[in-house]
Amino acid sequence: MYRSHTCGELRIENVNQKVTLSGWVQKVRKFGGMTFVDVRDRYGVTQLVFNEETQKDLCGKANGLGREYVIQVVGTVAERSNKNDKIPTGEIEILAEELTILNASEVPPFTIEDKTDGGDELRMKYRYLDLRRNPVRNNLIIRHKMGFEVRSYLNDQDFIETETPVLIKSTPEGARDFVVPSRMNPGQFYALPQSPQVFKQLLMVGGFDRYFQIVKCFRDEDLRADRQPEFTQIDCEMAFVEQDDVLNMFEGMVKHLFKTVKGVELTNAFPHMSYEDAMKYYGSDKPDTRFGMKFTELKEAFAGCGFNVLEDAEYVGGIVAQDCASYTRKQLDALTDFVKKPQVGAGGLVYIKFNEDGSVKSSVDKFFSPEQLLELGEKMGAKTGDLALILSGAKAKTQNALNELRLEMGNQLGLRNPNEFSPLWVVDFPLLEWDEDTERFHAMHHPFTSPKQEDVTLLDTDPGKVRANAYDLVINGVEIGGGSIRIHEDALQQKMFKLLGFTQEEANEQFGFLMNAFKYGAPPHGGVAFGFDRLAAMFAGIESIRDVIAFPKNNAGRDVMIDSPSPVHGDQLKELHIALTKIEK
RNA sequence: GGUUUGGUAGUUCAGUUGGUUAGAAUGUCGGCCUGUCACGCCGAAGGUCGCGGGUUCGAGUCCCGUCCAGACCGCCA
Repeated sequence: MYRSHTCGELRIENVNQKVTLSGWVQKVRKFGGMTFVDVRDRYGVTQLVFNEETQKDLCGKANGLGREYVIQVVGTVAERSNKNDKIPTGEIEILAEELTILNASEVPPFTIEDKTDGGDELRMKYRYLDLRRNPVRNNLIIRHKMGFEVRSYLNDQDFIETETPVLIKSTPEGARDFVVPSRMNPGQFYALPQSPQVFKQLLMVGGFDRYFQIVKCFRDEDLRADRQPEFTQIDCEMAFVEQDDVLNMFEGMVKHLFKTVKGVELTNAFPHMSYEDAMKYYGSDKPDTRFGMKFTELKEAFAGCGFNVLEDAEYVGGIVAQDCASYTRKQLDALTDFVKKPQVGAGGLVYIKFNEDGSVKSSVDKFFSPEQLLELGEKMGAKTGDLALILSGAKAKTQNALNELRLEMGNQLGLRNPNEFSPLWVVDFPLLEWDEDTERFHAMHHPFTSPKQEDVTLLDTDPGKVRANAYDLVINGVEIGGGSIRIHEDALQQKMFKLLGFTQEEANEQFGFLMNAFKYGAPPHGGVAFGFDRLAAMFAGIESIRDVIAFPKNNAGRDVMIDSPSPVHGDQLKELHIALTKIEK
């Protein structure tokens, strides 16, 4: 028996019990004739005591312990004379009687503490040591609980968890595929799924009615703090449903998760906001609605003003930062630099201060009278003491820049509290998006998304105006999930493929199996997929999804611990009939 | 593909206008210490300043290239 108790469970009630503990040495404190050893496992830390006077050899052995040694100790629980109220086991200690070194350890490259001294690179290389740290382990425990509660909720709602294949077929739409060569089929390749999309639809055709899966998906695109090449979705699909059925079901799931995992009761119904309004008022299809600061469109207000930057722009919009009229020149310059960064992309920033004394000061005083500025402030909803910030330029670019500015002001003013959660459904996405490069439409969500019934006639006349039965769940400005009601009729699906520029042959080659299936009685169906990693990161209160993944990859898609990807042996390539071309540097 | 920040002791970082022997903290090792729990005190070891080239009497510091890492833009149906 390696242990009778864990290192986190002994309390004052256990005094005088003989116990056996196993764990890692957190810290050895030599104190003259006595030595204290903190032994740690997943459950906590317990202090061991060795006394040189009464147990010379044992104490000497304890003095030889180093950080991260794996030890087993037999001893008696005793009440401490000096208690430590900072840890749950702080009232007791173990009077050691036997000490076994189960495994020695080299000195670790960083210390295993809550606030580690290791940088990211080191932490990733020695991830197994990083996993011993409380914050990382707690994040993964949150993730575990979430997965458990997802299964519990969906099981209660009669969903069936079904696995779908990982070796599938490459398709041209969407993200770049990860590709796997087939040894038995020379010259042919599998692709790893970007999502189980078509399989879950086929499960609906197969009569499964309610399906879910917590499943790995793969996309070979450039990475970010919130994007990994392999990531996990909570993937769901339901038959005989309309959009509201799906939204209600999964709003329930999200509320269940918040309640059971975070202890947060989200009592109100999640608001629905159209894509159009999201863009108009927030300049983003994933607005952070924890705070206001909505856009005001000002194009007309500046007509004929004489300042061509505002007058000639396709779009002029502004936000009001409350109580910021006291911003200094330096602060305003910093904001100007912020919006002019290439990543934000605005040309400049117009500000108007509505001072406490009733006066007005702006960067465009040359073009406007104070009365005009006050009128403008009224239009924007600015009060005395507020600061208006205005951007102008091409519509999409300027809305995006104003969105970035709004979020930055939200940060500066402390309006983005990580312990506050503001969920909403963004609905009525456009079905199609015009791609300037290829000069054709592509599906905004995916090619199986159904158009709104009332917009179907527009498919022939003005496809760009067609709205889809598509929706995203957004919480605190993060896209947590998205889905749609699917097309379930062969003819409409064919029409979609045609609009997307597929020939009949291409459509058949790529998706013939789906359209065949639709010929045999496909039920109306729809679903949703949630980014499990992002949701877990949000629950853990962190920005990067890497720390809710046990073994993540870096921003170049490398696993620096196992050093992959890596070259393969020539024999392997030969077997796969693969010849490498020279890599150009 | 692009923008940007960084790379100095095991680790986290400082290093001034280009100028003596590159520092601090922490960790490690040794010594002292019987109630510590961020123990304390004394001492020691520890450096290819990412790599290559250039400018200069002289480069951690300036310039060019390159590699690595982070954030972002493009990209991600």
